[in-house]
Amino acid sequence: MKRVAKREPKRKNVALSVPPKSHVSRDLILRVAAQLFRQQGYSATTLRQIADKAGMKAGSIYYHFDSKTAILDEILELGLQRIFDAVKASVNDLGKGSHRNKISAAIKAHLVTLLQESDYTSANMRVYGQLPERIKKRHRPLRRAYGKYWDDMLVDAQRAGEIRPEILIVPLRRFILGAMNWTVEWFDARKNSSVQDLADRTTLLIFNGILPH
Amino acid sequence: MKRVAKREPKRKNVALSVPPKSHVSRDLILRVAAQLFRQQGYSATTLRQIADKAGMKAGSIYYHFDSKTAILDEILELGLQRIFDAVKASVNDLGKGSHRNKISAAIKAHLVTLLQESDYTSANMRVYGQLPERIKKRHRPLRRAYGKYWDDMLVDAQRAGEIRPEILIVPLRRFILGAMNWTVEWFDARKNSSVQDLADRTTLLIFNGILPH
Amino acid sequence: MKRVAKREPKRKNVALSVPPKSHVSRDLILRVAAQLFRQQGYSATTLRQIADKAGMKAGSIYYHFDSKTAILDEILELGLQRIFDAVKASVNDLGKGSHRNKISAAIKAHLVTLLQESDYTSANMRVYGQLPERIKKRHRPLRRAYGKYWDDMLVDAQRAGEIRPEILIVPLRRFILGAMNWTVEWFDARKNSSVQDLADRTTLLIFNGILPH
Amino acid sequence: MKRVAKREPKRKNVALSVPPKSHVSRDLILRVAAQLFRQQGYSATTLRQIADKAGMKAGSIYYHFDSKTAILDEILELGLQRIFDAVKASVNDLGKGSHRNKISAAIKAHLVTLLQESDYTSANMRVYGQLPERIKKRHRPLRRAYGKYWDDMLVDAQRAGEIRPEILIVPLRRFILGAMNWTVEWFDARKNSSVQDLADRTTLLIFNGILPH
DNA sequence: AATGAATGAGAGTTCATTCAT
DNA sequence: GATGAATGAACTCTCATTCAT
Repeated sequence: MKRVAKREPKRKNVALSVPPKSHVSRDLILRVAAQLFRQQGYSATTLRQIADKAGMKAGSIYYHFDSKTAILDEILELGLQRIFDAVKASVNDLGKGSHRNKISAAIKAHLVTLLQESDYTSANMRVYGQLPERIKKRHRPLRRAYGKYWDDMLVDAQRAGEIRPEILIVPLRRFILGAMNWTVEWFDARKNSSVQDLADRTTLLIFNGILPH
Repeated sequence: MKRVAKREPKRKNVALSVPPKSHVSRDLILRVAAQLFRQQGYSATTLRQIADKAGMKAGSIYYHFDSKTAILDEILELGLQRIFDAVKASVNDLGKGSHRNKISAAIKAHLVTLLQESDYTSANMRVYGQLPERIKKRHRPLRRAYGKYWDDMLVDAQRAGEIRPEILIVPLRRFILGAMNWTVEWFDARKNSSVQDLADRTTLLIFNGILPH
Repeated sequence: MKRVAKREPKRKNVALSVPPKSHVSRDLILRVAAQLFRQQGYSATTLRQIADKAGMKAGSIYYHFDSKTAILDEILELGLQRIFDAVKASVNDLGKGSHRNKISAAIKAHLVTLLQESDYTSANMRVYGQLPERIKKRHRPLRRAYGKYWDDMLVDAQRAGEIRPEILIVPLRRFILGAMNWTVEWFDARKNSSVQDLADRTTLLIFNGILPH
Repeated sequence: MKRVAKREPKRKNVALSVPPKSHVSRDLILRVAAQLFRQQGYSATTLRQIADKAGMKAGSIYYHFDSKTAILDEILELGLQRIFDAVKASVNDLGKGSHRNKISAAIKAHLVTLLQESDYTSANMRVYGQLPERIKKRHRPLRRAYGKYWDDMLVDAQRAGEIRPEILIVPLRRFILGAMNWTVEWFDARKNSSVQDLADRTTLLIFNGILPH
């Protein structure tokens, strides 16, 4: 409360660019917390579990964060920002691709980030829906923005005739994101085939459906 | 532990078929618990919240159930059984329909049960993945059976040429169920258009994808 | 509180002398409660355990007793009264025996009642010391009376020269009763040799000690 | 469960030998718990009572112990170990005494430790018999060892002709220990005369009995 | 930067007790 | 006489949080 978590501790070793110890611990806490949140949910995860995994004592966490919620907030933010950035980046990298290619790139970026890049992202997707309104509220703007990004992309594609005209955009976006996000429930990086492969199959299903033409 | 929850107490009022009081309370507890589990998750839900919603005191719940976990177990079982039954029933009702019609019926039954019929079902889908292994284990057989039911249906359709041959069945089943289950995250019966409408749109997307032919 | 436990329910079947049902249940409750109190102590024993053993439901006990404490009170009273009666009876039966014979008879009666006749008695001995003052108080008069009975008997014996004069009576009484009461801690009627045998050995030790003469 | 109670935390103040804070609290908890267990029994004693007496809150106890049972276990162990050590020590101190002197020393050490030295010991003696089998089991080996120690000592004395030959050792040991242990039920250090005095009288009774020679 | 020790609120659970039937 | 269903208080235990060191 009174103590403000320092995000930018005074650096001593600028020259050598050694990251300050505090920064390292902070990141570690976030990482293990994200992992636990994803596996067990937010409220089933205790600060002691987080501390254990991070090799410290529960009390020490409070040097880096003001509360359990503060950790959650940062994870939610980071997770969504990361997936958003990845999607935008991979779409932009295409340059002037077809709408179809853009959507395809977005799908792949979303899935890869979700399943392979970042526990933050998967924690976000899995935990968000069960959070109390109070917490959700803070993250809604970014969520909306991400939704809008997809909507815009899909609208453009539909206008260009690359999506059938009778399809409504918002339900479509929910369908696509839902099909992807649900993979968190079962995908296991150690057991399943590659994320790339999964992304390819998913893209195909979304584009062409299951029926033969 | 020792006390066995009685599901079929000796009825005195057979003629009038008045459900015994205990059965009513038991059902009420299950129903409100399912609702809360769905909204907040299992471990964020307290027995006192359940009791409040059911109009009784926390201790009274223990007359009907042995533990919080026992409530969860019954909800998980009921939820999956219900969706399974509904899907089977609506597929069987078709009689000798095309594979396409069967899949379509299954999708609708799954979605309707999930979103409209039963909190048990939506609680199940939403909560299951974050549960400790120990609890999951008990419900895995039924989950597997339900997956197999879909797989069989999809395999038959593919053999009959109604699903493109290059599509792998297991990932396909996960795609379909995932797209449906995720609706629990955002669908609000009060705000959104009808479940039927959602089911129709979903079926179309699964069958035909988004691309124009 | 308001309802008074009926100890003398209106008898319908005086002629046939069939004990009224209520009396039977009441006795049963007392008996199983005494057994449990002896084994586990008073506060570790629950009314549900008592009810289970008596083949009824916890609530039903309240038809016969006002509270758990009321059961305890009656057991304590019965237990001590029984041992007291038995001891007095067996001493009186001797008629004009020697002091030595009286003491010997008292020892045997105490031990036999304690270990073989009555769970009430053993429950009493085992439980009394750990009870709150409030409960103990009610039973102190009878306890004192029993103690005095022994003291009188021992004083008489000492006056008659059958107990060495340098021995103080009160510590002696405590020594004798303690040595006997402690047997409750280990004596198991199913495994050990007869109570009679134990009584004989105990008497010998008390009279002659361990040293050879 | 996972947390192991540290009995030997790294000391900083070796020189001054200031006991670490945690050790002090731990000991305090054990001490007041033993006192309460002895007075009221194990299951009538609540953690809040223990905490109150120790000047802390109930939850804080869990920093030092894993459960109420863990406290009990340690008390039982400590209590028996202490009496065992005291008896062995005082017998060994005699050097080459007569058997009679050894037994006399053992009796005194047992009684003094029981009534004057240690609440752990008296709690042990008073509480053990009413404990559930599960808990008793853990402490049976030490109990057996203590019993054997007495048996050996008594057998030696009998072989040397210092105990009458017709006396059976095991019942004798039970008689002696029982007569001593029962003192816990009534002895009050504030009201009664000295423990030493009690020990002397008890020894005399055990050795010579009550009859004049 | 981190820990040891504690706290207070609240968790799931138990239990003596009540009372309408 | 006995039960089914419930209550309220208290229980053991957990957990986010605090703070002196």
